[in-house]
Amino acid sequence: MLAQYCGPPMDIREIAKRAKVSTATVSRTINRVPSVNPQLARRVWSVVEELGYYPNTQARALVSGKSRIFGLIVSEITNPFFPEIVQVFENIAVQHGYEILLTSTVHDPKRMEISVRRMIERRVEGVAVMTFGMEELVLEDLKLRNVPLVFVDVGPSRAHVSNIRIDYLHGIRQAVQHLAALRHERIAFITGPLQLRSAATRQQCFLHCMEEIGLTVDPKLIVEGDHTMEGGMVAFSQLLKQPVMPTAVLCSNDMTAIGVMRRCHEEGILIPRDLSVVGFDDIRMAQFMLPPLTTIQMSQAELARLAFHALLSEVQNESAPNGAEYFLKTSLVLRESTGLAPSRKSRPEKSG
Amino acid sequence: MLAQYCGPPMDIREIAKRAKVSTATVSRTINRVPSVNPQLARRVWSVVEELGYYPNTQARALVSGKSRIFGLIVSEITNPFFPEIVQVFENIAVQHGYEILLTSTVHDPKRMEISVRRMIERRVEGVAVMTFGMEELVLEDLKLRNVPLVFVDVGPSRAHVSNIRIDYLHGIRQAVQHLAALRHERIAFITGPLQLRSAATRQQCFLHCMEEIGLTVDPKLIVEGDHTMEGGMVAFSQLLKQPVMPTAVLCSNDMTAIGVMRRCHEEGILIPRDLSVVGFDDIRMAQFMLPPLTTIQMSQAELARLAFHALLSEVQNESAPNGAEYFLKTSLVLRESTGLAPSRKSRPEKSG
DNA sequence: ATGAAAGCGCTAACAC
DNA sequence: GTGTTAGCGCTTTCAT
Repeated sequence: MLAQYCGPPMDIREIAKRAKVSTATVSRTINRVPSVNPQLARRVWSVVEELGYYPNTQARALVSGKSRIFGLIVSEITNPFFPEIVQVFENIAVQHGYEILLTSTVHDPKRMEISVRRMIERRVEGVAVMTFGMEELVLEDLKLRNVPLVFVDVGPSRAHVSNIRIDYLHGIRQAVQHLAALRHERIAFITGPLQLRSAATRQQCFLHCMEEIGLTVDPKLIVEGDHTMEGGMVAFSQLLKQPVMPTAVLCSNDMTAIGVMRRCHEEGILIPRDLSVVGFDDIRMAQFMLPPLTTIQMSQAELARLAFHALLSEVQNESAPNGAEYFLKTSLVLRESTGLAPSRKSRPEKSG
Repeated sequence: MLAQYCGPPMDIREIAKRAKVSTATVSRTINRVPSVNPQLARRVWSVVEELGYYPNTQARALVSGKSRIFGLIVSEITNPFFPEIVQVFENIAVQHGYEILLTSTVHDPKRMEISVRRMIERRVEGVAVMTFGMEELVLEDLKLRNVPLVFVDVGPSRAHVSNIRIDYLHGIRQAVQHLAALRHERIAFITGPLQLRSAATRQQCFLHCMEEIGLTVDPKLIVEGDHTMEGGMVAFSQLLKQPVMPTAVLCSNDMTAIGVMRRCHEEGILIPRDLSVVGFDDIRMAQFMLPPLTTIQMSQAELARLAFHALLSEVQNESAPNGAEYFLKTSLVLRESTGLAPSRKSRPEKSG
């Protein structure tokens, strides 16, 4: 800690004066333009450090036209799917000297609109839209301004609009086949909110993968959830009413699976002895469950990385032709919530 | 969606020209200065909307000296303690027209230093420091610049430095007495990393509350954890080696408790039948555990609210005398991980 | 009530 | 290689 200058605001001029150079030289030094005389540079740096000077980003941004901010729109920070995305996004941003403007829509179109306004007002250089659902709604403004955008799993790409395509099929196939290998035949599926493209796709993949290996799907075993724990509990209650229980249930996301586990806990149904449960997403919490949840991983870290680099390359390369496409594979993570199908018998007794 | 202007950057001048007024009038209109002629105002607004004009925050900030950004430093966004804080902080910020600059230290002093630099460069109007531990280290820079600061649970207040004091005692007393009422006598405590002030305090409170009701604490039943699940597992393994097991264990945070639960699961120890477990923090995940975790709540939402308003009032009131103090109570949330102490197999000797 | 003009702190031509 | 200077887009006196 050095004794530091405490008087009126120190700016580039103050530095220039004290280092006996022009503001231009100070600017060049700070921006590490190679042509500056090392002598002078050292003088400048020493004053900079002595005074604890930090350049004013606003001014920089204003004149350069570069805010060095990327927007990151999520639906809810408290949704366990997002913290890792935010963390990784931030880590990479720091490395690249970017700031991140994080906004959440909390599933409210008005909030989405406000998010977009905030992004524009702060002149972000790009926006990663990680909210599964309200994408198209209010983003025209951003597109019109040619702000680079990156979506997950949305329609056709446009100029400056990149897309991360999720290969849901791969992981779901692994899960279905894993279950089949464990002798499960009555496999249930709890969907997400079906207006969500990603949720609908997951269901389709499930159906496809079942058919693929010649397993029939009892329509009664497909029930709708809403990607929340409560939804999972309700949905599983439905399943419980079936004359013949499923021996395994695949869920459209982990929170749903957690709901199923809780309901089982209440009913004295033992996982995986009585029922195998598979989630989707592989949020952190999946590992913390008892038993740890077998789930289909869609790496949040990787998603964040792809999103960031999509924006970065839009910003660096003018060359981006027509919005790039990125791909993210899903794959099964085996843990302890799946096991051999119970030999057929009637529903296990509820134990106190 | 209106057809929108697509040409070169639209700025306040463009608006002025089209509305046939001066830039000053546009500025006043946008800032809702009451003195503008409603006639003109309407003309301005219509152009603004037609062109989809959004003022440039950087320019505004530069000239006004107000960035309308608050910094929020956390230790790790993926730490389940923080998402709710971030969410609530953001919600309130939006309402007040503030942006939030979120940084995480990931327990790295260098990252903390970078965080501080980022804050200063963006000229934040205040910083909430929600990282329990590395507070003092690198914050001199911020203090010197008279940036309003708010800490949790840190030393004496200074000018422009507010503090949120946590009343750990209240919740811990409730927990200990709850356990005592359930006939528990051998109560273990798993600490956090003891260099953390908050962790040390929690332990002291535990000791105090035990003594208060005349329960003796077996030193062997105090083991050190590190606020992670793994730490909780290791710590509980220690406890398992005791000749006489504790019947209840109080943990310095929820992740530790989750570690205990996992270890119990592995060992076939049933919660709460064989062991009662109490956590601390009440992170969301606590509700999702099986059984749902009884824990001492330290409301993250309230913490965020207090922190935000601490900063806001520093910024609004020049009147802040010498850093305000805020208080946050903790209190027990009963769920299902605690129950009557199991009847003892061997009675411990009582010396009188 | 409105407009003209002076900067906010910095970068980037452009001169030297 | 270094300095001079004209803005970046806005707010805010200060005149009118």
